[in-house]
Amino acid sequence: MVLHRGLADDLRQAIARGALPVGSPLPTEAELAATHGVSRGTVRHALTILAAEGLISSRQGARHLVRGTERTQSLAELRSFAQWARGQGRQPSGEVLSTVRRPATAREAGLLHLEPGAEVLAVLRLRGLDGEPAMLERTSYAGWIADAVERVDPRADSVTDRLHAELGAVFGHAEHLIDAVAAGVRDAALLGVRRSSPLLRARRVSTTPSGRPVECSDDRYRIGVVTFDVHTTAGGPVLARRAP
Amino acid sequence: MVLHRGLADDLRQAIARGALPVGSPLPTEAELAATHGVSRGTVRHALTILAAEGLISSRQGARHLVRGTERTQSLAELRSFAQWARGQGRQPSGEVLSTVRRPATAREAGLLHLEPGAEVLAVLRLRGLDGEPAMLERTSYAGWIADAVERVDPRADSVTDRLHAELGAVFGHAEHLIDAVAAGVRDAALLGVRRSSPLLRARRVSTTPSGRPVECSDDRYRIGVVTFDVHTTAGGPVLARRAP
DNA sequence: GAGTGGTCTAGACCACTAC
DNA sequence: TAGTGGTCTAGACCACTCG
Repeated sequence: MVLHRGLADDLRQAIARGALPVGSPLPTEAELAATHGVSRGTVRHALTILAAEGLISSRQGARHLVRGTERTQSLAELRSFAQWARGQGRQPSGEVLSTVRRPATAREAGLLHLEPGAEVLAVLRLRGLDGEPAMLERTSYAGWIADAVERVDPRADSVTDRLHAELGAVFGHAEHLIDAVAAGVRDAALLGVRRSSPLLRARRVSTTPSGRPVECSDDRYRIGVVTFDVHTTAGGPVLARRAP
Repeated sequence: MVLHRGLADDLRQAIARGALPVGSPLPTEAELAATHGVSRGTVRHALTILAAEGLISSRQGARHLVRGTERTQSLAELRSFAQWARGQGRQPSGEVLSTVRRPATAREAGLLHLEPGAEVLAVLRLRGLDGEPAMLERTSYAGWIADAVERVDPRADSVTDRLHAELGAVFGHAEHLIDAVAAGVRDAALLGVRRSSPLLRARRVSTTPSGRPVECSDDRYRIGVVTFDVHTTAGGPVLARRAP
């Protein structure tokens, strides 16, 4: 077991159960090192992880402080609508409306680093929450993974879970572009909203740990269904405004 | 000068000018340590920063790889509309529509950790980009910083810059909630869009490095003006879906 | 001025990749 | 099997906070 991970887990649990309330100081790094029988470097590694999760903050000379109790979600949870919904105690549903192999568009070829005209597997899914339409997901998988995607039951709650189980850790990195759009005719009909009403859009490109693009997606949420939550600390910039 | 920061800057520049193209491997950690005359620990610290910025990725056993050329923005740039616009080569403008001291609403008191009824300074600003209305910003400053805010010229491009200059590093942490909303009557008139057309909304709470809330804000962007960009790596979860 | 976090070093061993 | 990154240690010094 990795020591710094174990220590981070311990502290996260202590924060979650209120033993370390929000606003209170953590033990000093030296104390944590002594009580857990590890070196100060390992303690600092664990604290860095908690800081990146938005749970603690630090200033030179003063103790680390507990800043929050809720851990931001993992990459896997973020990519999987079904995992997220279940974590919220809600009932996810999914319906595949179409599946087609076709040549990549110019945009897809660029995002997925494909030759122009290479084949992609395009899947359109309507996802629901507690029986209500919630999100429309247009995903294009790179050709090299298309067979694996088609092998898994497309009606499965979470294709991501299945791919993970079949192929191991497929994803290592993702980029999301978040903005708002007006619902088109088709969007409106499928999601049960009026035409040109607001939708929250998240466009995503996922890659393997070695940087090879796997899939790109255009997800459109009904308003009120989700909010994206971003923690930013002075140490770790993670969110950027962009010109479209 | 901090060594790991200097090394990170060097590598960032090498990536930006193409000396280390996207997809290519970096020198080994041992090589970087030798050529820059620092220890391997310092090299790893620098590489951790670049990874958090989405510029490089790594796998055990293989070399670090260059993944992108564009650094995500710093916390300061993210909070300041004017800084962001200038960085894009565009002309920011700003107009304060109203400034009022009033008791905090229940929501504000909760977000800013204030006593019910404590005073806040509420500012409504219309921000423009190249002369066009772009964003409507409703900011509430906690009472303890209200005087400083009122002292700076409210017509200044960037109140954030001025506060930073006057008070030092005011901000240490921020949380953003991003979703979409329909424009209300007032929003629509000020931004020059039709009523109930889509707007991208970012709600923010900023705190000092020690965790004291400074301000909360509700920013509404015309669509097409900005896109939020989030990098997620397996190591560092930073974005979360949330139920509203 | 004592305490505490931020930075840096030097060296070690292990797990994984690539050839 | 050699190379490389991931983890951990022990110790040092500095910058900053706080009473």
